[in-house]
Amino acid sequence: MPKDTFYNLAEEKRMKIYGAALDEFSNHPFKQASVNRIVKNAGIAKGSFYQYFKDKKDLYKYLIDEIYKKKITYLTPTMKNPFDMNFFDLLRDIYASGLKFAKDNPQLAKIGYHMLRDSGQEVFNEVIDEKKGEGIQIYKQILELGIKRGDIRSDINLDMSAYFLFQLGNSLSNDFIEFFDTGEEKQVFNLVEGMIEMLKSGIGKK
Amino acid sequence: MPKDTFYNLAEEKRMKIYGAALDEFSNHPFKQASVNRIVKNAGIAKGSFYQYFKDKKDLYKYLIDEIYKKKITYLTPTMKNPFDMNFFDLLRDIYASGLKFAKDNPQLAKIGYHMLRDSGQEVFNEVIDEKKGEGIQIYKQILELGIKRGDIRSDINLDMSAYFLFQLGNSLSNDFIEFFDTGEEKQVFNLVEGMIEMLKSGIGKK
Amino acid sequence: MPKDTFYNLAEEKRMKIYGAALDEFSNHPFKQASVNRIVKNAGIAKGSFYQYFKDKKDLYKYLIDEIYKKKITYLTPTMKNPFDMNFFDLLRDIYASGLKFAKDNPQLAKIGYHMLRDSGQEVFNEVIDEKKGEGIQIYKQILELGIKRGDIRSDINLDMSAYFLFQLGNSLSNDFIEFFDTGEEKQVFNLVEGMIEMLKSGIGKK
Amino acid sequence: MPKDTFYNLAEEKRMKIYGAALDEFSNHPFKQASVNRIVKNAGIAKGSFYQYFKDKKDLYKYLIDEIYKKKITYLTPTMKNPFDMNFFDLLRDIYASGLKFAKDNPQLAKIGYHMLRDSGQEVFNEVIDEKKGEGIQIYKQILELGIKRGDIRSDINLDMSAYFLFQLGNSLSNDFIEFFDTGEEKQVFNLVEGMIEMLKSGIGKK
DNA sequence: GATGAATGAGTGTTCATTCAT
DNA sequence: TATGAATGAACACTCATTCAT
Repeated sequence: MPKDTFYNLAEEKRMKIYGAALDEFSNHPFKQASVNRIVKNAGIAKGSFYQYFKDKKDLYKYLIDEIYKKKITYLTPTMKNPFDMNFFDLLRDIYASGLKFAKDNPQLAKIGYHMLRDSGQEVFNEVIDEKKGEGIQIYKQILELGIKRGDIRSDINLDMSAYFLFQLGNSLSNDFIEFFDTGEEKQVFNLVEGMIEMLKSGIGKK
Repeated sequence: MPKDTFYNLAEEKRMKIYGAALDEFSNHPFKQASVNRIVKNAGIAKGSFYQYFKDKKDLYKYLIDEIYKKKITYLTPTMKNPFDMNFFDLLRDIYASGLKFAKDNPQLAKIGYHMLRDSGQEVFNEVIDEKKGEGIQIYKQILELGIKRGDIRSDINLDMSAYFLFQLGNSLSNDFIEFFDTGEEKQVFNLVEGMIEMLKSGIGKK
Repeated sequence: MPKDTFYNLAEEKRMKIYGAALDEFSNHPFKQASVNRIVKNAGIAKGSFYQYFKDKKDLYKYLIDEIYKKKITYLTPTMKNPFDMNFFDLLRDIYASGLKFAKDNPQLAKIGYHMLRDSGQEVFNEVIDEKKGEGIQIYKQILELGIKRGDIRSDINLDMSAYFLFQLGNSLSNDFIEFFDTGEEKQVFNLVEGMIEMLKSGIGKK
Repeated sequence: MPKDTFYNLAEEKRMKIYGAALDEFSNHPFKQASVNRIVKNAGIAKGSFYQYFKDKKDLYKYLIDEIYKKKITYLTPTMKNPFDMNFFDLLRDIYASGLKFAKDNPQLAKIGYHMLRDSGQEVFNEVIDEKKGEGIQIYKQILELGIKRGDIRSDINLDMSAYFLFQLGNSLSNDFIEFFDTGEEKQVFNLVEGMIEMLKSGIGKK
């Protein structure tokens, strides 16, 4: 929730700030991220920063939201008609989307990575836990859908399964991203494939 | 590697410092952990801290080592005769051990959690990456063992699989720890059970 | 190389800081000089200091540069046409200029004094040794000029002679400064006179 | 003036402490010299240090005294019958002795070097200025002797000349020591020779 | 006589935020 | 609206010295 002053900024300037912020928060967890560095790299005055954003957290929330929105665009195609698809196909698509997102937007992905790790730390749950909760919620919904469709067993622990799928997805996007650089990208997608197969036999209805 | 002065301290005082350190590092990643807070909570003078430890990192390494040693004690029973056991049984035991460790030593587990997330960050790889590497290595070894025993398919990507099992184990210990508090402990162990089953059908030899 | 923020300061404030810095560095070698004392004496906040200067060394370099620049102004009149003058007259002028500089700017001179002594000490050669080297170089050049002009013998060890003249000049400015306070100023200039005469018979061409 | 406890120490231990102290004070001016490092390198307990010496300054005074005593041994042969020698021969011997001392005892010489530079600094005049004064006094005495003998003009400023000779001698020992390492040792002695000749024509009686 | 644990003021530096212009 | 100077608390770490054992 930046102030209007931020949105009224010239496109170019706004993007410069945005870029500097991405740079900073993708390389540092929230607490370590430095407003000083951001304003320096953005080429704006210190005071200006606080005219655009209430404080560091305000900017951070904004970025998280942007990540969220962008990530959604990767998901929507497959999520459009979730009821048409087999649960496991849907899940595969979601994971693949996450991987693709991380590959296309490594900085945003890194921020997400830091975000999840910052979660649970004293100061800072508000923003994070909300997003984290939403993420888990999505998995819960498609799990319920899957049960209704008869794709998966109905005796699973919904909360824990949702949490598990959420963590698994994040781990895929965040932890395996380094395998992309080593050219083993295809293998990561194979891993997803394997995972889905495993899940199918694990929670899938026989 | 604290200095002798630390080990020579009266049991009570040493434990007070140890406790304050656990408190700090279990609630903050390394960079954010504050020596100031530690000494305040431990009730010792600032200068004293530096008579016990070379620096912040020294204390940290010490804690990591303690974690490592303690965690090993949870593992050793099952690792004693790794060749006698089916790979999946072994893996189940390892994961269960990790969970038990996390349950018994939530603070240590949390430090381990932060540690893994600090990995890859600029300043601080030395200690961490070594431990992380060792962890992954262990999984690689038991995977190789499993292949030799004929428990698992021989066409898997060893590195990535080891990495995956490592991450999975950590995720179980760290991320699912919160389910312990809500009394759903048994379900977490069930989750492990389910995971093993899934893996069996995923990478197990038919 | 202070930051712009420093130069933008109100004259009065800037001079207060400048004065406090002079005070500190003229009474302490670099390592012992205390930023704390400077800010206290300048009446500014600790944080402000670091808005004006990158760090302690930055301020120091600035002072050294100021000294250098100011000292040059004392020298230039005589150095304008160095080829027109007899070597010994030139040298006398240089030494006299140095003395006059030290008399007019005792604090700056003291800083220079400390600087030369800090030279060769572990941490800090960059700035100092550069200036020191330049100083020696100048003497070397005028020595060469003197030889060309036929004022001095050509069989002298250039490097050592330059070094000697450099040290001699510094000693005059720094060590004899205390005689100024006791009103024996004229005698110091006499000393220079005597020195020149001695040198003439020492390295002058018969 | 170390305490008796120091002198009662076993030769070997005492020398170990002495050596560590030399090491420290030859590499750092007084303020920067670290008692911590000394006790560590000497292999003694922190508390022991303060049982041997009242404080850091106490040890320092002791070292200065030792330097002084040792330096005297280099001088005495030539100073035995000062009245038998021409002033300039005496001076040459004194300077040569100083150089030899510096060459044989580079650490001690370095401490002397630091000492002279520390002189004039707030905290610390007591010890230093005393020794410095004594040094100058010696030159004054031989100057007076030289006048009586008729070797030098009687109209010179005694104080300033003594000071000058003192500084010159120190400069030779301290500043030109680096030329020793580069094998230009002989040239330094030549420099002394040249200096004496110059002085002769400067203050010598025609 | 020897020890080494304890101390607290000191070091330089970074920080997010405020506010007058 | 934009600026950037001002701030003081926080940071990790070092120090010479004391003192109980």
